[in-house]
Amino acid sequence: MRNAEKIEKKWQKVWDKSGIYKTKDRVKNKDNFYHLVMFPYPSGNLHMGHWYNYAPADVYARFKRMKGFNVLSPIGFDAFGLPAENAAIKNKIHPRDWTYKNISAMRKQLKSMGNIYDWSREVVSADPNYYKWTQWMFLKLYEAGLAYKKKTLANWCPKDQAVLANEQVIDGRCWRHPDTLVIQKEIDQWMLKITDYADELLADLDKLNWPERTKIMQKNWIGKSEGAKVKFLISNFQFLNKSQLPKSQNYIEVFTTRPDTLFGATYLVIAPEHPLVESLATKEQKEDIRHYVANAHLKTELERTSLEREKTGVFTGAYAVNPANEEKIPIWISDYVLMNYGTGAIMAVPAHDERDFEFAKKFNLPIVKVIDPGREWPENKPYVEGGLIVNSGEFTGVNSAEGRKKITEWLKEKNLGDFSTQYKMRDWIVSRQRYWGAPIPIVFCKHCADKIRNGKSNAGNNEFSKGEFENPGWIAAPEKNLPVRLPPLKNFKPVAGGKSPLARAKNFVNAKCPKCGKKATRETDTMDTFVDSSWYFLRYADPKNKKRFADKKKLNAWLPVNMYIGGAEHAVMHLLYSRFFVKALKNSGYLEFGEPFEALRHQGIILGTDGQKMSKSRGNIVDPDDLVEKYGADTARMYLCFMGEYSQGGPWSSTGILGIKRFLDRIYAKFSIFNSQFSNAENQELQRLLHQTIKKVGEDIENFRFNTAVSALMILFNKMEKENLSKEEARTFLKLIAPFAPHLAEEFWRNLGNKKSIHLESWPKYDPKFIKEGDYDLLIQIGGKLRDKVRVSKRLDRVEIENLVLSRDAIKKHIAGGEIKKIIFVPGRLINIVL
RNA sequence: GGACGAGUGGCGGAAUCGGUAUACGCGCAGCACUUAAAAUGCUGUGGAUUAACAUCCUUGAGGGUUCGAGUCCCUCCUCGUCCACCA
Repeated sequence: MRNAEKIEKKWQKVWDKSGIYKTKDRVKNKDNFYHLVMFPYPSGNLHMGHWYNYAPADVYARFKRMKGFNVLSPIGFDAFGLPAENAAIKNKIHPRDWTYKNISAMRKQLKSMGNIYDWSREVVSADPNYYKWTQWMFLKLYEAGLAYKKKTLANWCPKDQAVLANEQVIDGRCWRHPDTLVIQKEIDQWMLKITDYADELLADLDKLNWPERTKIMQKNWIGKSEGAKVKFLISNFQFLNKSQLPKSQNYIEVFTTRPDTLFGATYLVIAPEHPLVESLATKEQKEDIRHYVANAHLKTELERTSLEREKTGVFTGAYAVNPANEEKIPIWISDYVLMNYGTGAIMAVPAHDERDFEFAKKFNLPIVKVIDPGREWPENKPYVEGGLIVNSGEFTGVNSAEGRKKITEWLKEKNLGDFSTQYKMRDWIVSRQRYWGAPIPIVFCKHCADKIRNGKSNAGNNEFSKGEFENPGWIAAPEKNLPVRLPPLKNFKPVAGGKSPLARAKNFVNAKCPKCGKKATRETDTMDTFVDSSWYFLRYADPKNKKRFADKKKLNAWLPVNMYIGGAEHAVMHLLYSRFFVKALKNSGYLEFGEPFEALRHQGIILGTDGQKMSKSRGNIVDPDDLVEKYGADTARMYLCFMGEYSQGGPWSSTGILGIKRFLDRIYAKFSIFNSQFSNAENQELQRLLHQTIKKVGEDIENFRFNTAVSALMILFNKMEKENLSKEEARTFLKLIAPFAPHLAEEFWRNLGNKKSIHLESWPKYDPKFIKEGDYDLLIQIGGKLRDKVRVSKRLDRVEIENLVLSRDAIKKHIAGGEIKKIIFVPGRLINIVL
């Protein structure tokens, strides 16, 4: 079918011209359906993964449209990002030119798929009309006190003098300099307080129609732990360097999820970055500690988190008092305790925690058992589960769960502790020391900084926003100055000292403070591209709006997204950030809904024919452009649907796609000849199959079972092919196949004399009488084994069936000699005689 | 190490609430068409025993629940994905 391409081109042009896929904003229509696929990064080529995401998704969108919904199915480009900058450095082409060249190539490829996209709503995140609103969003978060600047540890390449993204760190080394170890360096970065929303992000997961796995991944990422904070008084306080201790800070606070094991805490451990490290060091230990802490900083991320690594640590010389039993216990420093979780300090209970156990063994620290497992103690291992509390004074005999509560309450009474909840999730670093991103629209003004620091402006007087007040000197650009445009630049290499290439643009950096008019310097960091993609789904509702990121009415008409389809690799970051954005914007009064994506589905991964991930080095890449040229888009679309479970993916088969090609060729052949020869007679058997298929295909698409939907269409056509069809039967079949093979369906639909597109038709309705009535094969089992079957009407009742079955010779033969104990009858399916 | 998911013909994969295991497609074999091949069409295609009718076996391994288990429960093996010193 070499003319598949011709037919496809022809109809794509007609659809484009007649604008049948332009979506009207029906502000009050309840039948609006917002169907969204994750917008692609314009890398230059549409690959199989894109097709697998977009083609079956389009089947779903087309189906929804035929079911009567006003479907919005937009597309755009996630156009900022590192690859453009790397291409710029390598090929001496401006990132903008590289990006837009790729976009126009990919737009063409996307159009060859024959999707339902409304191109008039296309959004490109690198466009100033778009990133103006990305900047605006950032400022709204800043205003609300959800953005702040803070020193954080980042991957640092000493050779490049530059910050590296996690994916640029390979085996603990810089990707450009494999001989250079990456270290952790403190860098001033803009952060978003996603942790403020931890509880809400966790709780609202229950409301979402998302894959369970994805919800679990988000849950684990948020990582809520309930436990207690406990204060341990420092015992040899008088010997320590008190001048460096904060006032009244004569204790170390730890977080534990196991307060029930408090009596078994035989030492404390603080992180090397803990603020009390200096103060706790006794004279004798000072040198060792300095050495250890310096070393910990030099360690690569890889080394510090490697599991195989033996525990290391150093004694501070200081002691603390276990509040439970007044025992004096040593305070240690070790990098197995993380500064950015909990309080940066732990109470170590080696008898009941694996890490503490390992540490205690290595440094010969005491191990005290306070939980009775109620069975044999594991050999040379800690016992980490719950049990009966022992050796614990008044709490002896209480079980773990109860003990946690009781001991915490007891601590609370003595003012030595309280219940506490901790999260693994950290705030989101959105600063990037890079060129090709949306500039962070903020300036630093020393004058304003002094004013705030000297208390000359108060929090309540409206002169400064909450964010500005909390980050003295960092003044937001006024809305009317947005977008803060990327300056033209020729050199895109990072600036030494870890600054963005933007620092080279003097005209850009030098600015006037919008508050006081004095000299100020502009922030040169750009935003993480995840910021761009955290709100793009809002823009599609009203992509050309100049006054607002989107009109309120239009937002309410379309959002939240009714069905979102894309890769599982975004299960945490993109999907979590988007949820955070929507919640924060809702809180500030800009949105009226609290979740961006009501329903979510993931496509699987298409592997090469060898079952391996497709990659250039393996040479197993299948190029969708070749498929379109060789077989046509309809065949490619349908094969992707047919391959297997949508969420599973699987290996590509170059012979498998031939099956679909043959199938479509047969349809082509059948429909090409019978224009003039319709049957008038109704074929009951065909009618029954046709109606069952309408039901089956509809339900399958609704449940993302595209593979079985295609199989049902094949079964139907295998029968139709041999029959003389009526015109109505032909029409119905074309409608059923229209979402899968939109071009082919359109071609023959018009050949049947229809003036309007098949894609404006509605999904056929099935007649329930064809489902309920008729005959079926009743299975006859004896003792659960299939022995016979008989074709019976669905109208027969149990007694009639039993009589019929028991009178059959084959059954009599099997029953002979036995006694019937029980007869199980499953209507519409089987009868089982138990002897 | 942890969390989650999956193991079904030669291959991709079907199988509703526990109710015909192997739908649909690929591949393979035979036949037809053809000088021939390709394409296309028709027929067959899990295994064992049998001339045949039939009978038995079979969903990673082993056990259990049930009239009946690919599906539910327990133990184990293998693979995949994500997370990873989070106290």
